[in-house]
Amino acid sequence: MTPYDHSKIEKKWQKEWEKKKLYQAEDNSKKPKFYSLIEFPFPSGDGMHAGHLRSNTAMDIISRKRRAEGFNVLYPIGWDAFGLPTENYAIKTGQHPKIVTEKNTDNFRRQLKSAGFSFDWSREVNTSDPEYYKWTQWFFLQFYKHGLAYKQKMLINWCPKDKIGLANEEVVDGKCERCGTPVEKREKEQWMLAITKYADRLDKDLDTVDYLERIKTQQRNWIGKSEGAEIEFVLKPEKEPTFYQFVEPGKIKEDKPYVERNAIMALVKHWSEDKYIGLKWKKVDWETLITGGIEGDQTPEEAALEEIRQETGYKNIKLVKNLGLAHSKFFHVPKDQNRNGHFHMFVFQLENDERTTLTKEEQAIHDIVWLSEKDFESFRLPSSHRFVWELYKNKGKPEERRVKVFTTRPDTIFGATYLVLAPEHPLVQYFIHQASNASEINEYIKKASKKTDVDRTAENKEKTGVELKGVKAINPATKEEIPVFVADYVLAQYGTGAIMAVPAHDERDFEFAKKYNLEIREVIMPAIIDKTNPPRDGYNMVDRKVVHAIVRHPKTKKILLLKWKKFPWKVLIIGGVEKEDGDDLVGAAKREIHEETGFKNLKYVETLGGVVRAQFFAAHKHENRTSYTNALVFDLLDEERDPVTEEEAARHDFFWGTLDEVFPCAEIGIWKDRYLLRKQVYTEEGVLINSGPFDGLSTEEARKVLTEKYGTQKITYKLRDWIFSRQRYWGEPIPMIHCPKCGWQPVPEKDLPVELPEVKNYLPTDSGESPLAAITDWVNTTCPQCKGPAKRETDTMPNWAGSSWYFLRYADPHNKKTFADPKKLEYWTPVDWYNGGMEHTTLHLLYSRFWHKFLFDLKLVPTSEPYVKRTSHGLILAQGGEKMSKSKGNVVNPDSIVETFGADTLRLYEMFIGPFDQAVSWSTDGIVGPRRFLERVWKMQEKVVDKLPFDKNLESEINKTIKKVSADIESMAFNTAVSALMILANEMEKRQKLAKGYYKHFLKLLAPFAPHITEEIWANLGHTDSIHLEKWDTANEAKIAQDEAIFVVQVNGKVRGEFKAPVGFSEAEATAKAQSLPEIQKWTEGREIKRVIFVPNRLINIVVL
RNA sequence: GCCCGGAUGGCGGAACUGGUAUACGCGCACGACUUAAAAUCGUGUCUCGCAAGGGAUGUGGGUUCGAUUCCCACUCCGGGCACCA
Repeated sequence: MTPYDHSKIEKKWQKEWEKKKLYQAEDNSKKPKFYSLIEFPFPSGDGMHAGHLRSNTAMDIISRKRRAEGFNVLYPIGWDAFGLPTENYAIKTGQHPKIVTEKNTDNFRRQLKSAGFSFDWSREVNTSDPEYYKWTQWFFLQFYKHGLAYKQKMLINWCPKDKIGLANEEVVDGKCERCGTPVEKREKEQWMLAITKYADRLDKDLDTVDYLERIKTQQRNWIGKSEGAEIEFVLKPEKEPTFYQFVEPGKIKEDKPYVERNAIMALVKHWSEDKYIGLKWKKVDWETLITGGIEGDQTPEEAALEEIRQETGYKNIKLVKNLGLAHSKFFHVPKDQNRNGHFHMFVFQLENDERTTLTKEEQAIHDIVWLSEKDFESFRLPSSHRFVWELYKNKGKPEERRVKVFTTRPDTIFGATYLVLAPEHPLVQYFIHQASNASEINEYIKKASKKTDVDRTAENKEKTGVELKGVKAINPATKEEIPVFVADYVLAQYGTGAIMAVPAHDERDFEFAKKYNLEIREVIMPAIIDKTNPPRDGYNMVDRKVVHAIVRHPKTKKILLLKWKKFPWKVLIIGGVEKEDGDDLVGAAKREIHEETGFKNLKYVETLGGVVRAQFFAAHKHENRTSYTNALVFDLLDEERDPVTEEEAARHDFFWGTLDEVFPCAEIGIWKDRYLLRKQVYTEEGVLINSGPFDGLSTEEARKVLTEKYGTQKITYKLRDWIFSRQRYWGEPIPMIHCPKCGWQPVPEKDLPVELPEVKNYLPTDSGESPLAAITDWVNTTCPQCKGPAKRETDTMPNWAGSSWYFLRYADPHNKKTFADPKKLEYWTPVDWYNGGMEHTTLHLLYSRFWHKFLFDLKLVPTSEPYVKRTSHGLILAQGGEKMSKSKGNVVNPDSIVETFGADTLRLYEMFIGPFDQAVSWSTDGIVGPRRFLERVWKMQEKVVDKLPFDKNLESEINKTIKKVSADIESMAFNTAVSALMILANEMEKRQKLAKGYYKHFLKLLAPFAPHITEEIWANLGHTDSIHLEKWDTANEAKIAQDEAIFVVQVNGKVRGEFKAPVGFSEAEATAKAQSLPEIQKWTEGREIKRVIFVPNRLINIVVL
């Protein structure tokens, strides 16, 4: 027998398989297909480490099993080759990222091949290949054409030291990943993809896919769906506003002041977006724009159009509405003209974005303000000067504004005691001019906008804000006027950017209210969980006949709530009632508690909220108390307690809770004939109180009722649109062209791909632009629309772009006409099983699902979900339990393992090391186990003989193992599958000789885990075909069945003996047998048998008295 | 703070649906082979106890004939999110 030479065997078979194209997927096959996928690697310069192979090995085993089961398997591989590490390396070394990538992929490919994975290498893809990213760009154009890609001003992360924009991934704890400098925010225009439009479907469709539950929860959390209501609040200035208005002639009040004319506004509706541009001219006399039909023989409309064209550079302007006449007396009129009549106000629409270039000079004097149409109905424009002017048609009162708030708790509306606007909320700008503390507010807004992420966390989240003095909001439920605050704990991006604050039932509002001394009004009353009485009428109410005493435990500091059933309240909720002469209140209470509970050492601790109104309680008949009653807390000095009789125990009940749980603010809330203890901030469900006609409703009902009454149902999501721009070189160029006349134009599809040009320097520029911006040859191009000079977009796409659809390309990787042949997509997609790291469960998975749904909507892919099943593997950590990283020098290089132990051992060990879904630490010592196992498997060849007599036990073991290994692979319990194989091997080793047939079964089971050694032995056994083409065995249940079983005998639940008996032994037989055993008799002798519990073929438990 | 997951020998871990806790592997100890060592093979290996027995699955309770498994409370560790109304 030759020794097991893994190197020789593995190299030999890898070559052989490649030659025979053993693992190539067939496009035209009658077999059922199986598409198994792993996340394609990013080819880093460090090569792979052992952790990377876990997922690959697992899916390789599954793929091999599926092939054996008769599936046409697609198990592809490729490279997620764009990305920062490569670019950073290029910056450092000056090498072209393409060269670096090539080198790295070669290395990765070699490593993957040496591990013997059954990838179909003919379908390799590379995201940085123009043939590939042509289609990534093409997809982007589809997003753009369907209105899902747009450009927006965004705050981006900016490292002031490196002077570069940072991607979110590069910001760690608010600091630049490379230099540790705190990151600042900078405003920049970024391409966005409107993933939020798919939020609902991304959430809902999770129900239709087979993902691990925790993956689904993570996705759901990220999407952050919350159902609630939008409620309108009226905002009302306290004083008459001091701003100015355009009004219809004849309706002007003479006492209104004049508008200063040095800020003048034209309103132009944007051609594609539902917005108006207000074009503001500084230092230009009003009459150039707010035009009357004055200048010549043109109509007022024509004159206005002409002037706007001249002043703005916009050419295609269409008049939309005539806003009627504005009375001229509100304006200063230039001296040389004496216009005292009326002036027309117009709204114009831009027909398209065509616009002549503005000179720098022009830009300096112009200012552009965007407003939405809804603002326009009755609207004001912010102004850098201290005045505002307003347009409105002919109705609506200028002093009333409405603000929508979003809340998930409309049931608490009666407790809304103030309103908060985010600093960026448009209405803040609107009201700031009327606020008496305008400068304070301005300062606050400025400060809030400068806050970096570090500041926000460093400030320990202490809430800050300023009141909008001079403005009140009206709570639609209570009709009360409540104060309005501007505070940055309200986020502009979420909901409506405004909230109704209910401090009694929201932690954040509570904190804020405490700080600024605002009213805290309780409107929800919790119900004590009453375990003995199940909730009645839908509420967990406390019956007033049940009385509680509150005692604090000396050690645990828990509050013991002692509940007396069938006792009138006065026994415990103490007023100074049952006083004997000379007793004080506390003394009386102590005595009563002692009597009732048996606790002797009671110390009075505190009064709970002073007084409790007695009239809420049924008074003892002979007394007529309508006054106040004290509630008291007592401390136990120690646990000394009189013994409790059974009778006492029966009528007493204990409720444990921590101080915080039960009454941190030491108050007892009472409502109607019920009472309870309440938390300081009670955020849970309960019953409405202080809510007028809605008192007594459960929170759940109230949400429905109050939403209907005061608002509308609304669903919001935490998910934000996908920032799609990166100011980097090594990514797919965004295929857009900006023309000064025509605006943003997509690159025509026939011009794709927009290839990355050669650059000298990969460093991002000082201005935060991508290095591409410096390549003028490339940047300057012609407008696809007007053929005039135009510039290319220099931003590139994020890494997530190419990886959002790579699995589609695998179906047809060499197609030049389209991203993949629809027929092939129809056959191969969706992916049947996708395994990857937990770190990708939010972004990558969500992005690719979104991308796929969009393609589905365009009928480009056959299904709306890309992956049928998604699982995740746990990380492999370094020896000490730390993450493997180059800097720590603890990386396990698979190359050296393959060299010394072999790929088969490595694969086996990766699977055996621990539960697949959990993080495990690598152990260099442990790897010898699988290696020894393989050596024993190898040596078994020596004892193989063609025929042996039937070995019933071994056949049973084999079939058991087939069953176990098959099931374990499906549930990814690879560690126990390997263990089962070891157990079988141990069993086979016990035999002097081994029948070839049995050995073959074993080898076939082992083959997916250790493909090389099994193939070699298979050949040694005389086979000319590959073991990997063999059919997967199925277990023969009949052969697993044993005729004898071991019965465990317990006495009172303790194991006292066992016996062997035929399968199917009856309960009576087993009882008799058990009782005949001396070791059992020892325990049962002289005792009455109360009961016998019998589990067939397993266990018999004799319960004796 | 919130959400998810976890905790079992010296170590990695196993245990179906509540039914003999510690499978499998590592390590360790002893033995065989060897002049010797390595390798290999064999035996043993939770703990207290001479034994009969008892005690152990992070901690404290509960349900049950019986709990690693179910329920309640807590501690620690890992991951995700983080002012999301």
